[in-house]
Amino acid sequence: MAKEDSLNFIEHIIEDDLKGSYTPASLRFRFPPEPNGYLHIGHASSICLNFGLGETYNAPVNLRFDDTNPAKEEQEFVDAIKRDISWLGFEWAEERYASDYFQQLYDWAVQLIKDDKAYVDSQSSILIAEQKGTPNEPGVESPFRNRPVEESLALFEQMKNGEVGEGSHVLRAKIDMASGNMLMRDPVMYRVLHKPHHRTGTDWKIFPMYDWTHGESDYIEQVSHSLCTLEFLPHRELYDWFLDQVYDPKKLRPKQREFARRNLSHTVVSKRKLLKLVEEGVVSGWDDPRMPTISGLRRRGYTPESIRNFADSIGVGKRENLIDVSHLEFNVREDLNKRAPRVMTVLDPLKVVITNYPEDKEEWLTAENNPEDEAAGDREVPFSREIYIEQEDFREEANRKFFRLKLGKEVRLKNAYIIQADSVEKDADGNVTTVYCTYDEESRSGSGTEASQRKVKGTLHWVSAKHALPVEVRLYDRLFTDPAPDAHKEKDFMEFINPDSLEVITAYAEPSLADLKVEDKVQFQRLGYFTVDRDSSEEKKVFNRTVPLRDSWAKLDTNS
RNA sequence: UGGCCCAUGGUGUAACUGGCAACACGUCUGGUUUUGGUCCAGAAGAGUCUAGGUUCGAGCCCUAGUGGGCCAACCA
Repeated sequence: MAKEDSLNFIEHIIEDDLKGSYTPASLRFRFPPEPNGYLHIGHASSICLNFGLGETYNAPVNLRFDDTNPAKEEQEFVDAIKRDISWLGFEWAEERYASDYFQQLYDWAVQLIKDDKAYVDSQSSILIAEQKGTPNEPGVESPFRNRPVEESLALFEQMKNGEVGEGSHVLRAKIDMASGNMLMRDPVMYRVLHKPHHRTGTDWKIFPMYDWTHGESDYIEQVSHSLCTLEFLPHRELYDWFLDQVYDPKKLRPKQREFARRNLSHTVVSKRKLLKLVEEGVVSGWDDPRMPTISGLRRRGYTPESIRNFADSIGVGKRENLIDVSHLEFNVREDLNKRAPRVMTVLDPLKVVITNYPEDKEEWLTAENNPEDEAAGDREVPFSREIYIEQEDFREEANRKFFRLKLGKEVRLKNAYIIQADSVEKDADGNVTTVYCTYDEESRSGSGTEASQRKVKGTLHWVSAKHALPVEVRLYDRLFTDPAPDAHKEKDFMEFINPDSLEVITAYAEPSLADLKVEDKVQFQRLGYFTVDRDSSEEKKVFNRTVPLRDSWAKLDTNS
């Protein structure tokens, strides 16, 4: 039984079926990717839908590769897809391949020919397309439509044996050339392809089409609910027709149901467009942290939990949608807030000299790793006379809303002392190069003194200059400036590429970051969540910014 | 010159057989805070595309219209 609070429409269908002839034990789902590319955030929604249903109903979910087109499919993609699903944290009941069913599909097809439900058409694809008609006009029947069963049988045999060339013949279902549904106008079931298949090699020279394969595969696996996106809705009639030809009433009859694909704003997901971004060097590869692929999101620092929570929270419906990326970003922040240790890193350094702090002194101060998680413990960070703070955390003068360092005023250095800015040094262009401050020796965090309890408006993160660890930081922003880059009729999606989607800088980090490993996640305090990229080396760590922290000051500052 | 699907705050979803339109994100207040983060408290924001109909009562049912989407690959 599903959770009783607000079911989505798919769950309503299942609940209704459960009141009818379906038993909980008869429920079975599947996720059916074609291994012709990498999985993206849209697939993640479908994965979470199907596997999520499996979890709520305690039903098996198969992973079935829809590998009926050897021209496009590769083992590499099979491996990548399995890796991504596992990373998301799902376990499939059985790993299946449509190609496992080629023999069964062939046998059924032969039966269809014998039953006069299918025939070999020997026309060109162009001719067949022309005869198909249009949505407004009926099609015309092929001259081969009524060729003798024996002839079709013989020809189909030759096709199978590779005795005929590609494109010379196809097997078509004999349905209705005048149907209002274009898909019912004698759809092609098989074509000849002399290409090696990543699993069946050269065993097969004919390959079944999607429609003939999908429903029958669901039937073979006894999938109860075959969920797909809305563009397959017109296929349902054909799905059912093909099922009728082989259906044994003693067995479970799968049903196809459709849901709206969920679209994420400021990105594209079509394989062709993603490929173009890779090929034209807009991004570094399929797992570039700006890509909407699962592998890209992973490298960006997204956690499986955040993606699953996102998918669950946006629900599923039947209307066209465009989900703002802020929903996705909320989910990573929510997850990372609980688990990411806090550290201090200065991205845009400004030197601060504490004039009354002894030249040769250094202290290791205690810092809390995560205020959201006491079990995360403490660490030590070094403090000394010269430190770095962010350029934007200092202004010579500013209004009362600026809770940061300004001349003559005090701020708290996180985990350390209260300092006051006294004077500045500037370069020839008038830019501040150094800020001279004095510190209150009694104000050290955690020292228990009266001064350490003193409330100061404003706390800055900082890094000791002498101990600073230089790291490379990659600041990512959305790849497109438009919410729906591929929804414009006049303009190409490439015109909306955000020129500032990546900024690479060298930053100064506290020394503890040297111990982090690839994919470790941290919060750079007051800045955002970052993860260690695999490009990191012994000499230099590389960090990807997953997402900045919410920043109500940025809004205030730009509005005033 | 068709067939089918869809229409609820800015966004995404809810509202069981008709019964005071709810939740999350986002936005705005205020409080807490050694992160302008988190957390806490609160607010604004839709009367459910339009017009009819059925009904004591319609976001839910019916009809028409409007708007959006899908359908003419030997792709999936």
